[in-house]
Amino acid sequence: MTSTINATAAVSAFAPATRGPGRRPEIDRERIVQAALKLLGPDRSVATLSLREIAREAGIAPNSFYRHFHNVDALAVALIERAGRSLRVIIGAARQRVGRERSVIQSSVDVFLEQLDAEDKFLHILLREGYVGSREFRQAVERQLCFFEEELKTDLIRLSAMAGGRVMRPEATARALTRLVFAMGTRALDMGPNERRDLAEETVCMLRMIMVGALAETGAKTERRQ
Amino acid sequence: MTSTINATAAVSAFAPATRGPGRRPEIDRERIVQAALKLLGPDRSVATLSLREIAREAGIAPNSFYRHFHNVDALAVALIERAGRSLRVIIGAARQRVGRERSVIQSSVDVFLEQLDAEDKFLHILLREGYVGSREFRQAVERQLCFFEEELKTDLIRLSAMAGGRVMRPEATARALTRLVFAMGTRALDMGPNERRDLAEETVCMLRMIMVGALAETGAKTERRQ
DNA sequence: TGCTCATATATACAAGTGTATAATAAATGC
DNA sequence: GCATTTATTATACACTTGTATATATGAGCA
Repeated sequence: MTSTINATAAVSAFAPATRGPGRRPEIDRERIVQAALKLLGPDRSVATLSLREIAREAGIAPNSFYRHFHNVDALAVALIERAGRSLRVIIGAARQRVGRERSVIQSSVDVFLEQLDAEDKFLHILLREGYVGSREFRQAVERQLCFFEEELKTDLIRLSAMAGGRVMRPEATARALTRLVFAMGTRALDMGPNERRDLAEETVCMLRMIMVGALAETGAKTERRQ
Repeated sequence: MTSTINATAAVSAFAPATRGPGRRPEIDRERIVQAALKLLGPDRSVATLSLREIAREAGIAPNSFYRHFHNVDALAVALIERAGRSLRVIIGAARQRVGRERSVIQSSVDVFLEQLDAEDKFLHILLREGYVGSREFRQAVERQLCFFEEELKTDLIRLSAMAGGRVMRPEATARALTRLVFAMGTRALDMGPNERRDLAEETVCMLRMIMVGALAETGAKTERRQ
């Protein structure tokens, strides 16, 4: 069980280089990514996928995998980043369609829950894979969530200013909102439509609590570090 | 790869029965549980443990495992339940030592973070294994979190009544507090002491926001809370 | 035509897995 | 003593895994 890999292959794999001599690639990352996505399901997390299994699904030889990813973890990170990116696009679009703060909460939660049933399993990846696998793996998910928080933070500041209020601790508020939605979304994965409706309502209620707390003036005491 | 198992073995395994004839057991579930716990770590989740690996660590023959658990998933569920139980005891004890609502939040978070470094890895199990593995597996974790929420709910009602206030939606509030603490605790696993301190402060801030929101009469204005 | 690349596959191997089957070990009751 | 019953181990099998090594394929260029 050596852990090193054929050096020449690894090097050439990720520098697409200018089209010089040599056989033209017939396999691209996309093909492998799609195969991996196809294998994911309610009971299969990225961390449980094996290289051979992915290669089989992609219809390529096991070793061909190495020419496109260093290992399965690298593929997982790519999946996570891709999932985060496309999800931010979706949520961002939803946020732009509304103007007032309350609707933002409601519609964001709606969009989020819609994505649970989308045939691309991007949201599943961020939710379920959350905190297993290698350190690198987990940090990739964390990074994506931080992106969400960052965008939400600026939105919070902008919206509350428009409403004449002021969010006490924008980054903490954004984080609370984000983490709670993800936590509740993860629960929703195992639920039927009816339960999900209740969960959505409850989630909106939770988020409103946070917003009320964040906008409250009485935070003077809690604002201070101790 | 057959999935059935020697019937006689499986049956006799979980009916301790009255002491009749036959060799006396030298292996007990505890030994296996301990072995599994020893194998867990920041990069090893219960779901990644193999039967043989656990047996090796426990110093027993692979097949002996079957006499005590149907499979690794069953062991995982046992671990989860045990983790939840002992954690509830710890948190419950911490809650009883304090009287007023503010301190409850602070001290609960403190106890929680303390447990991150405890040598028994019970909290790790509930945090990291959260939502991977089989359905049965996930439901076991969910069940434990619900226990937490239930206990917290009654505490919330009692405490807010004592303070003359009233929690708007106790179960949603309890759930928001619980899930947020678990989400933040999961992040803490990958952090050093300094970062954890900041995270603890931020978490307390978040929880206070929720409490303020939960105690507010309407969604609009806030009620003073000490 | 060959040479030299980049790319993809074939083959092979050591290691690990779950578990069926059979054997061994220790206790009981006769 | 012996048969019976339970607990544990030993052996074996078919299968999967990651990956090292070697080979084949196809493109550009001399």
